[in-house]
Amino acid sequence: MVTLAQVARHAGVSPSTVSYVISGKRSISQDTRLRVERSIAELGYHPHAGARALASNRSHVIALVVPLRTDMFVPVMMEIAIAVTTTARRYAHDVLLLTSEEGPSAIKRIANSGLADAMILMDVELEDERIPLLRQTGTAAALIGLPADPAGLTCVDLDFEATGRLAADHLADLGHREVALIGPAESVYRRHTGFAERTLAGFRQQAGERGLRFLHRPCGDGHEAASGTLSRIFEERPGITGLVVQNEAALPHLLGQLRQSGRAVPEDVSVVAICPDDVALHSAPRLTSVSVPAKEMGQRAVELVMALAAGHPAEELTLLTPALTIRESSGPGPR
Amino acid sequence: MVTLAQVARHAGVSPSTVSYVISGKRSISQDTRLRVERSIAELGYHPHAGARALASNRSHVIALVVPLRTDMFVPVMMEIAIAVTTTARRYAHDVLLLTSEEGPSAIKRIANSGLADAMILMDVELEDERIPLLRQTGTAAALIGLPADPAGLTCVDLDFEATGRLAADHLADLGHREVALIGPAESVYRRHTGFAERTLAGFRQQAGERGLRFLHRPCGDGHEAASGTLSRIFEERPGITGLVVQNEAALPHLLGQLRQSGRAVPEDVSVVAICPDDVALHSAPRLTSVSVPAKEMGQRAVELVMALAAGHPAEELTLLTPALTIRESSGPGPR
DNA sequence: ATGAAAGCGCTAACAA
DNA sequence: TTGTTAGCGCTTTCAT
Repeated sequence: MVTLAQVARHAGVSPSTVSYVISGKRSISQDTRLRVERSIAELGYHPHAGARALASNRSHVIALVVPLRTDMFVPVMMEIAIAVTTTARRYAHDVLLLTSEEGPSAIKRIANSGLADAMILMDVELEDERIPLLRQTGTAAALIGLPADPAGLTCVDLDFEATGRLAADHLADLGHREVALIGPAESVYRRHTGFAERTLAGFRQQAGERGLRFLHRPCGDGHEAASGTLSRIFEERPGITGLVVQNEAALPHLLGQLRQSGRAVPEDVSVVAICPDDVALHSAPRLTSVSVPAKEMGQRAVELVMALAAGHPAEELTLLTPALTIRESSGPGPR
Repeated sequence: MVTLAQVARHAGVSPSTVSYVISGKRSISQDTRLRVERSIAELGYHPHAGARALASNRSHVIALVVPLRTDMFVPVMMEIAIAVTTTARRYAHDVLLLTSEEGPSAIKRIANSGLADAMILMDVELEDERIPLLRQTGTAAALIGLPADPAGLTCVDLDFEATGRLAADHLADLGHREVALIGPAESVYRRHTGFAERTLAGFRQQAGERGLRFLHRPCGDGHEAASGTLSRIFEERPGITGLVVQNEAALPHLLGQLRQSGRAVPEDVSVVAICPDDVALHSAPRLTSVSVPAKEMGQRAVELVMALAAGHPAEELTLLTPALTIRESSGPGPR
């Protein structure tokens, strides 16, 4: 192991000088800076993370808590996790991966062990047990998703209410009069993860505003659930010509079933999906969709949490504006 | 922050005693152990990770390197990552998440900074640049996947050759004579990630052995790719009655297309999937499949790497035995 | 612009 | 069975 002391000797300076060259916390003459940098490269020096953390009281690590049970669409979670990791590296930080399995005690453990300077939580529930701990330990933290009471917390999420409104508006603009919202599994609603309810609320509001008659149904992830949900919807409301789908896993099954049952998309029924762009593009027909900006959510969470850890104030609520991309799955409603 | 010294004072013992109570590295009288443990709980003490790493030269962290570009089915990656994390906790270790974006230099950085005691690599290519670094730094490491030359490395993977053979055998047993293997996208083969080639090799071998006539086609992930691949296959070999699919993303599209084109599963064509169980169970019909044991791969990788980090020798090659579960998508071949 | 030196909180000899 | 103590490698005051 190469130590800072060895670098100092090699460069003919004192240890503190090397330290300051690395941290940039005081001005160094061009000359010594260069010598030190050359020594660092030559010896292949990397600061010892533990020693640094001990002396400076900052670990340069962000903890990321991912859900065990997977309400969220897994590829979205993964994209967020990767965005968090690559963004963190831009701040010279690393990411510690935690699962919600360990429960609220993980918060205490991380906060007290100095393992991480900040936390990002990905599976926030409306009434999350960990939130009081976060507040009380004063940990720099960002939540991806919204709890019931975000006061004093830093949260990032897609504006799902606006998403619901956007989808309703698009269908109304196209002249549809009867529509349905197909959401995630019922268990997701019961667990109060929030995003599904918020989409529903926005959709309901705008549907009302625009005089749309609408139905809402949760839907499981498999083929059977999808075809069951679909047939029940059309049985109950044969006049439905517009579908909004917030369930990536069910999407291919839903589309297959639609095709199977002789309903052409978009001629007979228009589909608006709430999903990542690549899912929309890999479907047939390519789906008109509101994209879930996973990458941006991860990036923003890191930026916010870095600001907090540096002692700067951070915005309380960052709601990303949804964008609807019109593709081939939505068309004019009944003439 | 509560320190070990405070705990010692509170319990009326010396710091080293507290340390030894925690590490279990020397015997402690029942009495003092209890007193110390009570103090720890009462004060809410957690050892400072950095200090511990500095003094002991062990960070209690495992680095997990995940691929950026996603050849592997994302939910499988995620399941492995989660299994690694939860298993690591059982060994009192945490997991540091790295992406392959940082490149081979990440290996050096981690090895030299003492950030992690061991590494698990998930996106191993046949000729992986990082392998020489691993060898040369002597880092305790486990690879998930097989490189071209695994000599001296610790690797964990599903036995994909056996998987290919198993699928071929199942179709042959059912009396099928003409079959096709639908694999991942061509780019995956070109990148030489290995698993696809190995399945193909096993399948080819056993198909030969059993007198099966067979075709192999890569297939993109979307609906268009799936239906194109499928129609080209049946155009070229109308007599095909058995399909092996190693492409989770294309699976729903493939099944939809089969239904669409009037081929009943399993009456007209049998389908054997290589995929996680939940994908097989969420399809219609439920798929006969060889399951990808993501969880077990993650667990094993951690166990192996922990053995290595402790200085014990570890097996060089751990190939998990594939298991085929017969469900509803495979039936008798042409009579 | 640079150096000297005192810790940061813990582990692991060495002693008893 | 327990205590004493010398570092681990780095940051950061305090000097110069």
